[in-house]
Amino acid sequence: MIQDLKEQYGTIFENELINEIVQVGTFKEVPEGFKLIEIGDYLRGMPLLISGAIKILREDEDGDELLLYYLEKGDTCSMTMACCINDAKSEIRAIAETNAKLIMVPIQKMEEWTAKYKSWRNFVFNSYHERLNELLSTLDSIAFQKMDERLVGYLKEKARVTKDDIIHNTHQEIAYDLHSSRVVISRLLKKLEEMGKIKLHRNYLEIIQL
DNA sequence: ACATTAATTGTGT
DNA sequence: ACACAATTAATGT
Repeated sequence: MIQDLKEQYGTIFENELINEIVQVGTFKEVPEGFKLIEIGDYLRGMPLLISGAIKILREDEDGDELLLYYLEKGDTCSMTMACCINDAKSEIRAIAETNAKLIMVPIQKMEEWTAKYKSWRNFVFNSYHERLNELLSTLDSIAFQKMDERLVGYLKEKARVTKDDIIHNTHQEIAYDLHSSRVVISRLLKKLEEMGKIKLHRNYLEIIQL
């Protein structure tokens, strides 16, 4: 755990802080598809991602999902930080996109460290900044891009975070993430296949080049 | 190995 | 968007 931590966070955190994290944090390893946070949950710990990827989803009143963004190694969940400050429920759902390793830190430590460690403050601010940017670009894509462009962007992003050119998803699941319908996705994927950009199979698809 | 069933994907209206 | 056809995977016998 110490090695993992140093590898990912060693350059941004002081050694002292690393040691504290090791003291109070608990190491967790979760499989693909594991639900880390559900909407309405009170958050008790703050995750520091070591490896793997986590997807962050929003859900509307009908239970329809929308993918907001991915967390990757070295990231943390800014929702947690917001929740801890005003003791609110989670507005989002977090699901492991791949097998992932992370360290959970008790929320009580957050305030303490914010006062104590400069590197921690920077980390928190940077995370906020990055998440906000991610969110803005997602918003752009929903507001201004057509569905075919969103789909291509989605595939690229997914291939990037999973480090795999094979997307292990059904058309239906992709449709959920993009808040679209299965038929639309199937038709668009077919077009991409005809253009030689991807290869379609059942339950998965390969990216040739985008 | 074959038949049955369920789930996923393709297509026309 | 809907209905249905076609295809493929999963399961039981």
